[in-house]
Amino acid sequence: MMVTITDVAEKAGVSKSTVSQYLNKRYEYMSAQTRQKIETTIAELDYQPNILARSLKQKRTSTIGVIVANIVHGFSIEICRALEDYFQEQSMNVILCNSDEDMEKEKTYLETLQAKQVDGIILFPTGENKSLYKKLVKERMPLLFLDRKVEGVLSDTVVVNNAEAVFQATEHLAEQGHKRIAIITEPLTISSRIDRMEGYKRAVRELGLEQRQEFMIHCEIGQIRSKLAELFSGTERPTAMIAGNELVLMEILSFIKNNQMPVPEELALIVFDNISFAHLLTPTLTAIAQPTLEMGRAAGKLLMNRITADVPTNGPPREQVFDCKLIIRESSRRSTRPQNEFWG
Amino acid sequence: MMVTITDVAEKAGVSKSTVSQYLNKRYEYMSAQTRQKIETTIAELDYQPNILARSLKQKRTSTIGVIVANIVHGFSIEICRALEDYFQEQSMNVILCNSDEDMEKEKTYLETLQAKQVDGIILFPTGENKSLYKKLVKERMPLLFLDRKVEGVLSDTVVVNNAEAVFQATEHLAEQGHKRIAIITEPLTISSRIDRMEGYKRAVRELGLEQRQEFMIHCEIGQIRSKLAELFSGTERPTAMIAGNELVLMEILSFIKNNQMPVPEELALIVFDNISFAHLLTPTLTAIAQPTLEMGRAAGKLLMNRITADVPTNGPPREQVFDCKLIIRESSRRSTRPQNEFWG
DNA sequence: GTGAAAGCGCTAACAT
DNA sequence: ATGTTAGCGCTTTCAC
Repeated sequence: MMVTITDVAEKAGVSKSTVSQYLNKRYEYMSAQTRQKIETTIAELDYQPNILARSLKQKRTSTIGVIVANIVHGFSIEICRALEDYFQEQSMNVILCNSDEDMEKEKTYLETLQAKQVDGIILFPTGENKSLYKKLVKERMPLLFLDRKVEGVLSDTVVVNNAEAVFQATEHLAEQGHKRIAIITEPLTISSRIDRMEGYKRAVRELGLEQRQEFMIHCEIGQIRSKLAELFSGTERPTAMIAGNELVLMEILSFIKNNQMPVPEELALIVFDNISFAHLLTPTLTAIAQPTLEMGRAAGKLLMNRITADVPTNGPPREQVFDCKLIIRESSRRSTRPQNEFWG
Repeated sequence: MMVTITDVAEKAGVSKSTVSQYLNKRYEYMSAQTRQKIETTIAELDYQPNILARSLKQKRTSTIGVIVANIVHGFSIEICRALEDYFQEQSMNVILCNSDEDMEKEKTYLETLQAKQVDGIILFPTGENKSLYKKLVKERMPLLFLDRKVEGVLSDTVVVNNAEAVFQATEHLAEQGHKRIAIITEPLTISSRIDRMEGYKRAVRELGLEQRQEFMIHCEIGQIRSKLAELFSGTERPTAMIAGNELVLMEILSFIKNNQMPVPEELALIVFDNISFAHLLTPTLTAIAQPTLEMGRAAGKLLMNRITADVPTNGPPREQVFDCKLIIRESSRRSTRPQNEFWG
C-alpha cells in the first residue's frame, strides 16, 4: 500500500536514519555512493515522505489558516489570492475558512486550526472572540489581524487608513460642489466600518458640509433599499453618496437603476473597494481602491516573521497601515457627462 | 508548553486509553464517575487533542484539497464557497490552491496534497498531468474533476452541459433575427471551452446561420482586443456575440465601450457565467448561468462518498452533468431599448 | 559515515 | 470498566 521510509531503507540496504538524512538534504553525513543508492531506490519505489509524520515530530505543519468573512466579496478574494501566492512561494499551504462574520463559526475554526497545529493564522476578526484571540496569542500561536483592528489583543495587524481614505473621497465630492453628502455602511461592529464613518464625520466637520443624521446610514444589507427609499422620499436629499463597500454598492446601484436617477447629475457616487467592473459601468464609477495585493503579501511576511521566529513570537505587536487610492471616474465628476447611452 | 493526553491521564488518575475513549465519545467503556473526572480535568487543563497525531494513527486528516485555476474568477469563487460550506458541515477543512492553469503548479500541489495525506482532492484539471491523475486514482486517492472532463482517467466528474447551453444561447440569438453570430473563448485546451465551441458549431449548422471561420475566435485574453478590432474592421461584421467566460467578457465590454457600439442594436451580447453585475449594466446583460452552488455541493457529496467508502474507492467513475440557465436580459433582445442613458 | 533507539501524541487491540 | 502495549512514519541524538 503506502511506501514508507522503512521500505526505502530496507531496499537500499541502509538504515532509516540515513534515508531521513537524505530526505533532509544533509548529504554531508553520507558517502556519495549511499546517496546515489538512496536516490535511485526512492525513484524506483516512487516513495513520497509522509508529511504528517514529519510534522508531528517537528511540530511544524507548513500550513497556515486563513479565516475571511466571506470569500465571495472582491476584497477578500484578492487578499486570499495574494496570500496563497505568497505562501506558495514559502512552501506553505493555506486552509481557507469563511466565518460569515459569525462568532461561533469563527471560534470553531480557530480551535480546529489550532488543533490541526497550523503554523499561523490570518484572521478577518469578527472582534467578538477577544478572549480566544488572547488565549491564542498567549499560547504563542502566530496570529495576524487583517482588515480590522481589535483593541487590547497584542497581535500583528494589517489595515488600510480607512478614515483618511473616506476623508479624501468626501473632500473630492466637496470640491465638486457637493454639500449634502451621504454615506452608507454595514453595521458599525468592526473597526474598518467605524473608521470609514469617522473619516466622513471629520470631513463634514472640517469642510463645513451639511451635517445631518439621515446622511449617515449604517444598517444590514437587507435594509438598505428601504433606507434609501426613505432618504430620497424627503425633500432634504443628498446630492452625493459614498458606498461603504461592494455589497452596499450593489444595493445602491439597484436603487438607482430602479428609480432612474441620473448619475452624477442627481447623485454623485463613490464606492469603497476595488470593483472589478467600475470602469465598465455607465457612467464609470469612482472608487477607493485598497492595495489588496500588497496587503496580502505584507500580511504573509509579517506572519512568516513570527513563524520562523525572525521576530520573537512574544515580541510587541506590529501594525502595518496602507493608504488607499482614490480612482476618480465619471460618477463623481461635476463635468457634463458624455453622450453615450450605451457602454461606450 | 503543550498539554497532552498523558497530562490529562495523570492528573485525572486514569490511563491514556481511557482518556482516548472519552475523546472519541465511547462513553460506554467507562463509569459515569471517570467520565466526569476526565471532563473536568480536560477543562482545567484546557486540553485540546493534537489532531496531527490522531491523523497519523487513523490515516485520515479530515482535510481535502481544492485546486482551482484562479480563485479570482467569479465561477471559481462560488464553487469554492459552496465546497467550503459543504465540507464545514462534514467537519472537514479545505486547503485551497490556485494552479493558474499551469501544469507545473498543478503537479506540485497534487504531490504536496498527497504527501499531506489529504482525504480527497477536487481539481479543475489543466488536463496536462494525465499520468499523475491516473497514478493518484491507482493509489486510491479520492479525486474529482470539476468544470472539465479528462478523457481516460477513471475519476468522478461534475460538469455542466456546456454544448447544450451555448446551443440554446445561439438559438435565442437566432430567434432574435441574428444570422451572423460570433463566439470568443480562451484557447481550446480544456473540455469546457471545446464543448462550448461545439455547441456553437452545432447551432450554426442546424439553424442555418452564417458559417465563417472569423466568427470563431479562440485565443489568449491579451489578444482579444486586436482580434476584435480585426473582426469589426471588415465589412462582414457579426451582429451578435457570445463571450466564453467572464474574462473574455471584460475584454469585449472594454472594446464596446471604447468604440461606442450600441448594444444590442449593433451588437447583441451574451456571456457564459454568472456575472455579478449583469443586471446593473446598461443595457442589462444576458447570461448563461451555471448552478455553481449545486455543483459545489454535488462535488462535495460525490467526494465524500468515496472518502467514507459508501461508494468503493475503486468503483466506476460517476459523472454528474448540470444544466445551465439562460437568463435573458436586454443585451440580447431585439426589442427597442429603454430610454435610460444612465443606470436606471 | 552509518545505525540503533527513543519518542512526537495519539489510537486500538488485547488483557485484566 | 480500565490499563497495558504496540505501533502510525518520521526525526534526531548518540554510539560505533
